[in-house]
Amino acid sequence: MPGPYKWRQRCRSHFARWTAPREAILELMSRTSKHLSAKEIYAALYRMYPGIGLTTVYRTLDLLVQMGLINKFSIGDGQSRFEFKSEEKKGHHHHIICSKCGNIIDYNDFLEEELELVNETEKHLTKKYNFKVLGHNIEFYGLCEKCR
Amino acid sequence: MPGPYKWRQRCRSHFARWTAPREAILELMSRTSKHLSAKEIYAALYRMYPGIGLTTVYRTLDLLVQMGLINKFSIGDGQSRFEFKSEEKKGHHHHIICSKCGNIIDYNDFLEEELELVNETEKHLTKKYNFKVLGHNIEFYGLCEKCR
DNA sequence: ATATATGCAAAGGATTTGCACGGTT
DNA sequence: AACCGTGCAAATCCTTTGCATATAT
Repeated sequence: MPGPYKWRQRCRSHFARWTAPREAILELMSRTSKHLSAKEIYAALYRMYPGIGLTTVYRTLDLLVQMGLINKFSIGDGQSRFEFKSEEKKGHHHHIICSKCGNIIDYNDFLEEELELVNETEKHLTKKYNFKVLGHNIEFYGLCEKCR
Repeated sequence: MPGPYKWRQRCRSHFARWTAPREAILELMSRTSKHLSAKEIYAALYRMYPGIGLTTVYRTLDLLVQMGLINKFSIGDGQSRFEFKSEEKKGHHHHIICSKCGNIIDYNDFLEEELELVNETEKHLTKKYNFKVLGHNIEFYGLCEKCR
């Protein structure tokens, strides 16, 4: 169990109170590598913790996004998805999304080459449009092994 | 007015009927370079054509997306956005999105370099994950000139 | 004439908000 | 005890669907 206390500590100091729902949500998010929607998180927790409310899931996720502990993103179906940013499992990475089944694969190959391109582009765009670039997002979509 | 009949013809042969709402929606979309939401399109048309319904806007946009005449995408606020794919104004391009005001800039610089990277990555991902890549999406986000 | 397209109203989902209650500190 | 966090219900927002009517062909 490599260093889970880092983010636990960050949470304890960031939140005014440490509660059971927050513990449960963080525990789930930090253990899974899936890209879950709020409803999926709610459903997963409901088994272990029937008292939990969907509202709390949304509110906690919001806080975690603000803290930078999780990413919020969309794959085009009408709901937001969330992924934990653990240092070990995935640092900077991108997604390959199956247009048919919605499955998402994380990849972090080609990061050096990509970084070069991204930096060049960023520099250029900054100069041309006077835009302060803060981040980027690259995704591939198509058909996964099962769906092709 | 360079070649607007190309897509007009495509529409006339693709649609069973050519109607006033469709004319209006296509006219608007083909003339603007903005990235409009369904509601924005509806609002813009409502002035000239008060009888129009939001439902028709949604349905027509759906058809145009299927035909490949417009792109549907999201910038993270809760609504879909649409842009016309005109050959002249923009071919393949990407977006720079202001996180504060939501403004979107199209750019198509660095496409050659990008294409190289994309092709390499695609090849690699196909081999590694047996994923059939059909497309990609690259976006930068940050603060625009006004908001920075 | 006929079948498609429209607009309205209602339904459906995802997400947010108001509020009284419960639990951490 | 104080007050933050919770869960419920209701409200909001975007989008889709059902259906009777209008209209392009």
